[in-house]
Amino acid sequence: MSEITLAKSYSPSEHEPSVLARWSSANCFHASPTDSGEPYSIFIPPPNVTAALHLGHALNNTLQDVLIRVARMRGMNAMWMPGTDHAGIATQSVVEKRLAAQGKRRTDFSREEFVAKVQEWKDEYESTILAQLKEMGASCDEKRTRFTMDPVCTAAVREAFFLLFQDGLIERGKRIVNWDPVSQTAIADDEVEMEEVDGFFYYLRYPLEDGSGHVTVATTRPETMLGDTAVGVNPRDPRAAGLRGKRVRLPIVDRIIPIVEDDYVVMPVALGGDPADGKSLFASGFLKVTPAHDPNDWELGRRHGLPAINVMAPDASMSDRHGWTDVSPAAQAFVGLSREAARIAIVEWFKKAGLLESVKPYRHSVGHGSRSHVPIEPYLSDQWYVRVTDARLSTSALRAMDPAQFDGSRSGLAGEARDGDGGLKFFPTRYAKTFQHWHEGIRDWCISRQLWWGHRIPVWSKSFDAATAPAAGTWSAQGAAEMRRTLPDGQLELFVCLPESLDATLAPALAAIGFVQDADVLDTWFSSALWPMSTLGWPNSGRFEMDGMLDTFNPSAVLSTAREIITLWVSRMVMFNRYFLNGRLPFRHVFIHCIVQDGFGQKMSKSLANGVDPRDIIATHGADAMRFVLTQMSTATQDVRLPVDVLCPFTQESFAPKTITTDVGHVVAAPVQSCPTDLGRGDLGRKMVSAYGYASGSAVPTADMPLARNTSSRFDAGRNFATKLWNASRFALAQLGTATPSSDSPPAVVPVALADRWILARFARAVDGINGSLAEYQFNPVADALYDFVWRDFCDWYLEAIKPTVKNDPVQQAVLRGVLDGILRIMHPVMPFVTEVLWTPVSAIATAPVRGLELPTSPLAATSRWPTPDASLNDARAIESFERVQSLVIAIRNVRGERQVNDRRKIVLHAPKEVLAIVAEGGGAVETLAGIDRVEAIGASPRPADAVAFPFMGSELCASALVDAVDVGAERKRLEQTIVDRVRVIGGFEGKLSNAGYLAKARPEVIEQTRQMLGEAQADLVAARRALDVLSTMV
RNA sequence: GGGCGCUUAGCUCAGCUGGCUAGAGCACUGCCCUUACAUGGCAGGUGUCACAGGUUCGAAUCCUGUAGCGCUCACCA
Repeated sequence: MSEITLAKSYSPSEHEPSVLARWSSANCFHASPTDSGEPYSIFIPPPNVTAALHLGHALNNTLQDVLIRVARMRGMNAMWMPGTDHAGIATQSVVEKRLAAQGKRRTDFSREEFVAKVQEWKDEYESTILAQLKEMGASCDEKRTRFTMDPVCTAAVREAFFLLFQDGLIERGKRIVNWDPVSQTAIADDEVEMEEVDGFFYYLRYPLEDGSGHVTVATTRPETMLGDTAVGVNPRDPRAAGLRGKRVRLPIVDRIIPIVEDDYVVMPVALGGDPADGKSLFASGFLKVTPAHDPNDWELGRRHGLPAINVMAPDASMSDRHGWTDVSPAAQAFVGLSREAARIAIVEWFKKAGLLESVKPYRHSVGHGSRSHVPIEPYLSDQWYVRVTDARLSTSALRAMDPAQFDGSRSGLAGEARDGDGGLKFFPTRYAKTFQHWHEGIRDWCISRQLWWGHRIPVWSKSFDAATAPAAGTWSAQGAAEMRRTLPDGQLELFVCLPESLDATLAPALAAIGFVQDADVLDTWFSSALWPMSTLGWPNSGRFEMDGMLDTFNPSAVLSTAREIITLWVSRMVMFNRYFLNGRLPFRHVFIHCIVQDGFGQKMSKSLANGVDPRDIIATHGADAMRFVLTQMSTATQDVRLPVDVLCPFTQESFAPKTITTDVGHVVAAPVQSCPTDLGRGDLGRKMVSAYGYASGSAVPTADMPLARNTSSRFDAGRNFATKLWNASRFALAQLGTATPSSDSPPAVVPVALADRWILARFARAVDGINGSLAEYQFNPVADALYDFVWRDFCDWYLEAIKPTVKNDPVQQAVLRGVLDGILRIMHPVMPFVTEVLWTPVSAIATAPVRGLELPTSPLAATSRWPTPDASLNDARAIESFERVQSLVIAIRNVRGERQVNDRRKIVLHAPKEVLAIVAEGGGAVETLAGIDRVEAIGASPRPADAVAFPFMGSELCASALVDAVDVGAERKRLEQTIVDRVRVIGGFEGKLSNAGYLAKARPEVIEQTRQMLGEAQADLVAARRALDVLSTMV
């Protein structure tokens, strides 16, 4: 056996690229339907191509990688599908922002030109993202990488849309949508974020037509009054009767509008309104009704047959070109104003006209675009909807839920029992509720987006005079799907939806007779919802050479994602997968991971520049360190705070930055930081620009004042752990360098030494624990179990204990080799790089196998088998015995530590019979670990004058030869402290045991344990008191 | 306003179905550069488990309430 030498410490950057190259050339992450093993698949939540991956992605992908690597090692046919999402609005808006910086707009280009520009952005970030995934060690099936606008995904989108259209689950409707005036598109409910803003309630007087007075309406949005078509009053309002039949002359516009009675209108408290309803405190009892600019007014308008007058353009400026025809000369002055300017101008007008009754400040939440961050305009427009309220979709999603996680009874849910019912489980379970409640209150899903970047809606339309319209079925007979509706002007509007296969033939034919394809694209989530199907070739796997993929890898094992995705994505995948695949689930488990926040509990965001770039952590700490710490941070109940440090560009030291509070109350790094470290090179006090300073533009980096990157010292623990494993392996390899097996296939050894039996038992328990935690998606205990076993058990105890013996003990060498091999395997999913590097030298060592520890060889750690230690290795007696050894060692070290005995000094232990038995049981471990030269039976020889007594498990022990002279005073103090402590503890135990209720009701073994502990504590007390007496005689 | 969480050591967090003297990492103190590792070793101090009630022989753990924080859904009269 040749000597194996490793560098003194592990250098991630030196090894990571070659490890990646080895995995890549072994092609070991590629899975195919014909591979052996039970299928186990995970679909990556495709990251948006808007930006590089952040720490949240790193967390989610690390956890997925842990799962997929373990599955692969268990011999399953493991497939992790990677890819990216085109993220319609988000990507289009970042590109538009970039153009705006050059003074250009989207409309300066043709649709094709603009899409090409977005495509460039996409290409850049897609490759960045895929490279990042690779760098962090994600074992994705790289060859299957998808993008949501790939032809294979597009084919699925086309098919899904066509089928839903054909089945009547897609409809066209004029409704109030959430309109984003910046991106000028409709967005879905869940793309709207509520933000608290300080606004005002304006009380406006509307004169009655007959001149008999006025009514006062209350509004927060006076600018919409131009579109009012009624005033509402509650029929129970005492004033209602007197106003019945009267009409109002709308100021400015001079429109005559009716007063309608509707229960929806909230009455003021003074007139009997419910004070619990916040609105009643501000209500005047009269509601201005603006059907085109308020969803509730729209509904009210429908109930009363009111017209809807849209007074705004798509950019939310006041406009007479989108449905407003009765523009009075007075109103003309407001046309063209922005909604903000119009609000001011209209209030001013009312004031001048004496019609402004009052203004009250009012704090309320207003919907803002999640991308644009401007207030959403409720806007009347024609959009495409998926009728997710249909039982075939929403109820199907509810039926998918595990009955045990369902809140209430599932029995009332419509539909016949189907494959997949009840098969969907959430981890942690409480998130099932989010899923359930979302579907119980679900609303139709607006899927059209007025964007250029995305899947174009495959519908062609044209209006006809009812008399000349083509007969129904004209196009469905040719394989298309059609729909028609009558417009208010009596015209008939025909919609023809084409499957992809008819694009070449029917599309030109439709165009030839004046049909036009819908200009809009689909909501991004429409294609995301199909991700677990589209990436596997649905609906036509043969076309993309993916035979067998869909049936092998769908359903996937688990979807790992963040909370807010439950409604945005999980729901839609469940509904679509079940709808198109006859009830089949897209995944069996949904795992919701925690959110990484900064040290002040704030979300990490670009604007606060409080994020940490995974690439920076990989560069400074290594991918393994990042992965380990992220795994350790993944707790089930709490989001986790990651204090963000600044990496000083001068010293490369990290430090906690000085912070400031922004005017909206965010805590951020001060724009300019100064170097706090003095390395004697004059760096102390040198200035640098923080990430926040750069992002906010409040400080500009220069050569003298460079940009400092964010980092976090939390990742140090991972780096240290990798180094520890590296050095432990290095040591073990040195011990095993001389190992020579007795034959080519030596018989399995059965260890007898306590330390060996103990470490094997601990290993078996560690593996059990890890298996159990993984099954529940509890990652923090996995990391802790690894850390405890490797660092505490293996390094601190086992390696130290076997140092004197291992070189000459082939059985012990076999154990050491076996456990180290096992460690590399169980560590591999979390720390794949360092384990892969160590795998080569460790697997080159030949020793006999250990009975019960089967570890089949493998060229790579990545393809090795997950250990399945035999139950016989879990030796409870070995663990008990070794724990006694540990207690004894700790007691002796404690004495040494207090006296500051040099580690190299060997001492003499004087102990009674029971303790001598423990020492003997340890087989030398006590002597090695506690630095003992000689053990003597207490009383066998006269007690040495320098002996120091200390209690241990009810016995009195002595240590001698500790120091050259005893400090009696210090000794007395120590013993007195021990006595005080023991008395306190004894009091606690006696209290319990003198409690009749405790004796009567507590479990017998608990009582017995208490008695035992009391006995030991009492004996310790006696021993300490006796030692104190002995000490007194010495003075 | 509805729902879901959280509050344990200076910091970041574990503590499952109530029962060892409440733990880990970091930070801190002392000693040690002992031939795997100073990105290290040994030892050590540190907590009215947010607060108030209740259930129980026994509560960090279960129940109720209060306060603070976070997320989420709804609400833009």
